[in-house]
Amino acid sequence: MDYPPPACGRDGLYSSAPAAESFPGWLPPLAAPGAREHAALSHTLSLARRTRGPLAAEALRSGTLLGDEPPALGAFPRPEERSAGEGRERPRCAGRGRRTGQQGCGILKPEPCCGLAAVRSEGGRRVRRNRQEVDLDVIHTGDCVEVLATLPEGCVDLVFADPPYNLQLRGGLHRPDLSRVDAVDDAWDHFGSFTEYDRFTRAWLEACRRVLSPTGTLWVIGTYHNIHRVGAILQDVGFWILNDVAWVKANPMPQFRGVRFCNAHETLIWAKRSAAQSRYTFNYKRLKAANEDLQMRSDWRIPLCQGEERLRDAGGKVHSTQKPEALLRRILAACTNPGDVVLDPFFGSGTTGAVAKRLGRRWIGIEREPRYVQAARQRISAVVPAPCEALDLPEPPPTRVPFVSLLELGLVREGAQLALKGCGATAVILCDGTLAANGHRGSIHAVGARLLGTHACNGWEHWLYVDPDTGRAVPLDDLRTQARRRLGLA
Amino acid sequence: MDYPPPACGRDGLYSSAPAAESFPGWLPPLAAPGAREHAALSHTLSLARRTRGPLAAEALRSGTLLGDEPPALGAFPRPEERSAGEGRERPRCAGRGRRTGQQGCGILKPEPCCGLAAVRSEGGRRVRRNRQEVDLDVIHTGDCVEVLATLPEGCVDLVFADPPYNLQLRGGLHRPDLSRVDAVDDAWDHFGSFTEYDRFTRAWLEACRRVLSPTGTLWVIGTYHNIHRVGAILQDVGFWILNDVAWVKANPMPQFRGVRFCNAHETLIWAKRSAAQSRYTFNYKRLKAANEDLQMRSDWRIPLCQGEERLRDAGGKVHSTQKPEALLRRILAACTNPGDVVLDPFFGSGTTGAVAKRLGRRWIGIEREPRYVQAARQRISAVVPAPCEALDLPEPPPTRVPFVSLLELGLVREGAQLALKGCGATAVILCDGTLAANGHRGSIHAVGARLLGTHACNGWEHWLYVDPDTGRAVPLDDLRTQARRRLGLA
DNA sequence: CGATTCAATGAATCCCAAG
DNA sequence: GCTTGGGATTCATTGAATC
Repeated sequence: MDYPPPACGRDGLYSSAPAAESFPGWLPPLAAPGAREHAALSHTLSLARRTRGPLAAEALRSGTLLGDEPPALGAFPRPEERSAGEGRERPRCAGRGRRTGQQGCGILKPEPCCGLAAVRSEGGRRVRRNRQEVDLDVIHTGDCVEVLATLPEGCVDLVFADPPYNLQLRGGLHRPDLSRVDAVDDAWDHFGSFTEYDRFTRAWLEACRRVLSPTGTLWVIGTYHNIHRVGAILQDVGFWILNDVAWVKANPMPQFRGVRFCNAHETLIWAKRSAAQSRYTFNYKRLKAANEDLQMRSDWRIPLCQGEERLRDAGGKVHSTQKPEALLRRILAACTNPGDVVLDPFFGSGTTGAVAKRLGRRWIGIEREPRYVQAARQRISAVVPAPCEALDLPEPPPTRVPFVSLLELGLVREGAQLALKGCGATAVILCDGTLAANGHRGSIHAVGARLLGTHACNGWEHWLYVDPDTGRAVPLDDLRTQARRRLGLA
Repeated sequence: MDYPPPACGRDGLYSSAPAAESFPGWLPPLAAPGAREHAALSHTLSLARRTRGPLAAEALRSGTLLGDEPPALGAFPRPEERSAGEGRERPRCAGRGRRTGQQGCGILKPEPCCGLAAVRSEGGRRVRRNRQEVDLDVIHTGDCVEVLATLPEGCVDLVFADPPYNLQLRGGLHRPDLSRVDAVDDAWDHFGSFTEYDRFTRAWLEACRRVLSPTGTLWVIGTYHNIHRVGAILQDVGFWILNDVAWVKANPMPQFRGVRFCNAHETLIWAKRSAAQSRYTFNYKRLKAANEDLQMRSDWRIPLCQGEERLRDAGGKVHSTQKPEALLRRILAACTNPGDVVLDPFFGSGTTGAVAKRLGRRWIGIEREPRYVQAARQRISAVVPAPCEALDLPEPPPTRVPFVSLLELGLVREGAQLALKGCGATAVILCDGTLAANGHRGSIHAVGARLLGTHACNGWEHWLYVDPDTGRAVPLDDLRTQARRRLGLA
């Protein structure tokens, strides 16, 4: 069976994306606004531009870009089923737009000074996204499916959803010391049947899928009570699971009756809109750097939400299932960049909004219960955004340097030799920037792979340039670094 | 919404089961076979008896005992939907049967001497279970749904299933050093669509459900590729999830492309046949004792199957997804007792059989691929069963002592006082074994609860007996221990 | 003021035999 | 098949109370 080509992603959207300037239809940035009063305006414009160039926006409006329909229910997407538009997706100008908005960053300290920070404090501001107005940093009171229907397609970079778990608890529970467990018995967690829960689940998942941007992804959290139904339906409506994550609770509530294992974890699912979606935001390198230089695993040990962080009202919990901010922090750090828009269709106590505001992300919350909406508004208004310079602003990817540039810059000479690290094989540099060796001819990568007998080879890392004058061997990658510098790309 | 009454469980089936002699239809054990040559015979008979008394066996055969149909798809089981038979389930004679078979245990060391050990070495032996012959300690070559149809209802105490994950891998994967990852690309893991996988899943789950004994449970392992489909269907066909478990891999394969989180865990689901199933085997106390006296949690850190344990053939893996024995060991230790029958419908390399044999459990394997069957047979034949005395034989529960026995034995005197721990309230012991305090009268539990103002109270733990002669206060529980000893129940 | 003890609590599908 | 009632069952963390 064939499947669509593998998805890709690197830090931000950058490292694997071509230079923003390099594709048609992209608008050059405005002149950088140096003063604070311009920040909001420039940010608005940059957000509008972020979405994609005019061509892409047109495609989006006409439905081809986000038009990758879910596969026929139950059928895996095959290559021929990939939408015409999906493969033509272009990298967004998001980064460029952001950089434009951040030109003044750090100048007017200690006040928040960059475009992001300035706008961040303006909850409820209307911003253009996908040629339609979108309210950001607001909570909509209402049913999430209905509210989502009012939002334009593709206006959201990340969805985090903490839907009702459908716990189906029976009777009260007491601890061995006879104290009563304050259980989840909220009306919003009651469903009449699996079918009813499934219908509800499908509705909000489809609604979320529609508003996700081309590079957006979805997170859902749940327990065994509901997560399998959510996961299966999510696959059915076309989402493609990227990972599941086990939130391992540092301090779970024990099992009081000795009849099961202590329920010490919850499950998160991370998914992209479709198998064919080729790009999504994932800050791999940043996560790794923040994790003792080990890549982030799928098991996250994080404590429950307790203490100061827990919203309380007359001593009681404001919300029975408030999630720890640490969980949202990791998700937003992993899958969004500053300025990205995060939507939470089950906003509850507003953890998503609080973390988004602190991390310089924009947010949209949807919540049915007015008492939660009020508590969340109050909570978020008290959040102090991280200073601009503390945000992990995405950096532009190192621009690609074609090997022929090394010839053009005189860093290597045609006719000179390259030696393969380790194996000692050599090749000759031809004047068009290709190599010749053993009758093979091609790029530094193709010839390297051929000589190594592997399916692929990063030529920059495997070849040594043998200087014809000195005879010294220099890694090709070092010469590329020199080339970058001289081309003003470093 | 109403739900069926809560399920229950304690260590083995014993600690909460009445003495085997106490319920009707039970056959007395044979005279204990003191010599080894009798062991196999007695074990055979005891296994037949284990299943349940004749009455229960009759109910089973006529379909009432295991007849709890799955709920109408999508509807939660309600009390009125409980099958007539479910509530009438009787405790099995299993324990007594086992103990019968173990009479000689420990006498003829160093040879395996008890019935279990003797029979354990006889793979393929036919044993009566539910009035039908069942081959134990054998591998059936064939499709699991077809083979399961040939087994009698309720003949299995535990199912462990490691079904195909439907990985849907695309193209080969190479490590950063260009070496190729030996991925799962077996034909048995290929399905054409989710629908096809779902159909397959429903078929084997229903077949497994039929052969599970009244106290049996099911374990399934999977990853995000398949586990949600399995979990949802499992709920649809009537299983009731008891826990999910995250197998956190100590040494997972890294994520080579930097595009996702390192996939460092797999998910296990533990379920009983129905919400109404009231009893299942769970060795809570043993697990806790083996876990630094902390109750076992739902996250298990266990290394991958590597090194000596990994079956290899001409250097290559015999099976692409061989599971670590540690995983099976924990599952079997948790949810079975020695002599119980474990079935694995996707036997593969036979990890389940190997661990079952080592731990003194009986096993049935089903596997389609002859090459796996052969490898598993060879592997299991080399397994040395744990000596009988190393097995965690279930102990009978402490027999209940009525409070009035303390009066009868003279350990307390009528008219004497009891004092409630902590609160200082007192009660007088009446001659019928009830208490009187503050106008209340009732059992030590009822009066304790009333005085404490709680919904329940374990009188044995909350009352102190004030010796009318010495004035000393003694915990009632200590007197119960004395009573047990003097009644020969300790 | 610091150390120690005690009490509270968190998404929980949380008992089971006798009569 | 229902009710009754005996009696078994918890860990990490936080924050207040006490020493």
